Amino acid sequence: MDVVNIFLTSELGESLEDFVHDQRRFTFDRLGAEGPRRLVEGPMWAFVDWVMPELAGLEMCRRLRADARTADAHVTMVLEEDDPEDRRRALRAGADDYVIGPLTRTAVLDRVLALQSRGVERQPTRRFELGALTIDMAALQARWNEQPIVLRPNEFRLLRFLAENPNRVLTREDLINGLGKREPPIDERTVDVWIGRLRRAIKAAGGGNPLRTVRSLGYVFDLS
Amino acid sequence: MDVVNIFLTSELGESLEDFVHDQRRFTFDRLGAEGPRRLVEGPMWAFVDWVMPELAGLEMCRRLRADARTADAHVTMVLEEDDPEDRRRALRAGADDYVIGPLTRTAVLDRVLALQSRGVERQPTRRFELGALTIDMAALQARWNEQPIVLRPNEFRLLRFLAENPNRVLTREDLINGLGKREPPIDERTVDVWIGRLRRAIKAAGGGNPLRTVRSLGYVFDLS
DNA sequence: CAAGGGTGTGACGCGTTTGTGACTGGTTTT
DNA sequence: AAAACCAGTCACAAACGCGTCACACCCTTG
Repeated sequence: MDVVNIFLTSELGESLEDFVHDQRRFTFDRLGAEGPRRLVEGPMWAFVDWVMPELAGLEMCRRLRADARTADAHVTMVLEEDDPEDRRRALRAGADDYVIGPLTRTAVLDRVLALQSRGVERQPTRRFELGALTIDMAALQARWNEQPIVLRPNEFRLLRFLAENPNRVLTREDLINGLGKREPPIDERTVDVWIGRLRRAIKAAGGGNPLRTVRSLGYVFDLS
Repeated sequence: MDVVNIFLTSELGESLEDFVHDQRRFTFDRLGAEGPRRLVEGPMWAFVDWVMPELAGLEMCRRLRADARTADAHVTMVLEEDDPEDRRRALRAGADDYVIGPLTRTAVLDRVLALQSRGVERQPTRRFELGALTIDMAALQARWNEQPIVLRPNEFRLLRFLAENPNRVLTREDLINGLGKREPPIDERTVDVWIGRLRRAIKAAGGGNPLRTVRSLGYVFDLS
């Protein structure tokens, strides 16, 4: 079994060393402006805090990608607040996925172990986590508390777009455009059917209803 | 290409003018207690320091939002320390995002350029705060001290319009027009019912009564 | 080519929203 | 003091918006 090397920009490392029983499978290293302090082999996972002096989170992201030692690392951006623009910026800066913080010990290990057990390769995995909902862009799969949600392609795209803009009312037009539908012009009422199907799928996976209807306007993905 | 107008509360402006090569694309202005010194057109970006000599950053934030000249500006709050509570306060006061300071030239340009590349998505004020009342234009939700106010579409539009013109008597005609009702002509007495319903909704959320009746004239949103 | 699942659409029914007239209680004017 | 005026509230009917269903048309797969 490979050793997984975990880099963190916060103090969580020490706390994790106490927490994890089988330390041989992990190494922890504090991530500073100069990059990792140790040179390591094997899979690497970096958790980068968004909130650092001078927006260093994004900069750190770019450096990790540029640094040959860490170019292959799986980079998770830790956002403290949920801002769609920040999320986009994080991904553009080279992050593979992100979590809406605060980062907890279990959150870290959950993700690392989940990825490990699935035997995922190095390919960049885009993953969002919003409350109980997880969206895995690589596997094209969504989960509610680890419970898979069976979605048809269009429903997945819809969920993804909604989740990318949480707490924001999206009109039916927004959604049609957001899914890249243009020809032929889609009837706005069709969106209602999409939403209905998506809701049913989420409920079938034991999930709640994060999709709130805003009468006469559109729909919101409700975070929290 | 649009010109981006950048307001700063610190001395960074002069330093930036040296730094930026293509100055035609930017204007810089020092932001004082009285607001911007120049009246400008086009996208505006304000960087507000948390700690200011004359008045608190939060207050400045609110003034920018209340001032018609700068209501649409994208406001970035510059925090000296990373305090979650401060961050929340900044957003509540109308800031669109924040940076953990000290503010550097690259930080400023990073963000502004990111905004530009974002394209047309720029939307007017996302959120504003008046006393205990918060109106989130993105989520289309109103709160009284964090307590959500459940509003019907028309009530939300009404509250929004009233809150956009605080301390100003609005006639029933103003309100009808302000909500974009035209066909069929609305009976002015109907406004009374709207107000009544809105008041009840606010009260149901534990709120006070910011809507004052001005006999024989109309209604005012009382900012206190 | 047949079978099967995914997707858009029109139609139906239900619950919610909303404008209005009427009534009431209070205030100003005559 | 009476009359006129004005705003708050209620009940109700009509309009509206949404959820849902069945069906037809894909487009893929065997």
